[in-house]
Amino acid sequence: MRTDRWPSTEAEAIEVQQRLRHRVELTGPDVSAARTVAGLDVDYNGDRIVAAVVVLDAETLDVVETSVADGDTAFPYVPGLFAFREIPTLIAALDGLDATPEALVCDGQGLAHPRRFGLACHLGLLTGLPTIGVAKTPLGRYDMPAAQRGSRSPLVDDGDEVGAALRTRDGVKPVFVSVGHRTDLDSACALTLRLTPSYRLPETTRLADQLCRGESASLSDQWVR
DNA sequence: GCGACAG
DNA sequence: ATCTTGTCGC
Repeated sequence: MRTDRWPSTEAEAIEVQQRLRHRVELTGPDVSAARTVAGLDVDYNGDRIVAAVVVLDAETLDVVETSVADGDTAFPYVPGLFAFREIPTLIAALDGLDATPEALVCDGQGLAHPRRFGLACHLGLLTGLPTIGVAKTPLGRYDMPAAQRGSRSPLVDDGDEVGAALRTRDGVKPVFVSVGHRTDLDSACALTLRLTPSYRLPETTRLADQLCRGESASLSDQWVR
């Protein structure tokens, strides 16, 4: 998949978001019933990044396939334009898969974004796949949900409900779930709960994080000598 | 002017 | 994201 003609200025990047945001689809196949789900994450190494994709069997949570790719940091870090840093390398990692997963779980926001077009939305549009965003910190306001796993409360930004604060573990800080593309918030939360039998973050995200960290460390030679 | 700001 | 030890708890 091509990600050429990448924006080089903030103004261009914002234009891209404004142009694409209206193509996000808020309905689709029930993502919580997907048979295979992929998690994506990246590790930063100066001006280089390593991206990892881990595909799991959604029923057993066994690893089906993995892929890694490394590349340049494609854009400076600007809040709201975060996706432009990571997407080219994430796409390269996705291109390395043998089989296309039925849904993607992104490490960041989807609709919970100032222009309603976070990383998960962007990656959804570029791949055409159903995507959700599961972020560790919120973008928007929320009331703390009840302490029990499964409890949720609306994540609100500028008067819009853009996602949910969702407890994935009793008494542990919630995660922040939002729709990326071709799904709805209830399905996104249901999928997130399926992927969190043991930890706060989805297994997909945890395993992708481990994979790109390990790959990144071996590339930078830190453990030799 | 000051604080906030996904990763 | 990263700089950073030990400690408490399941």
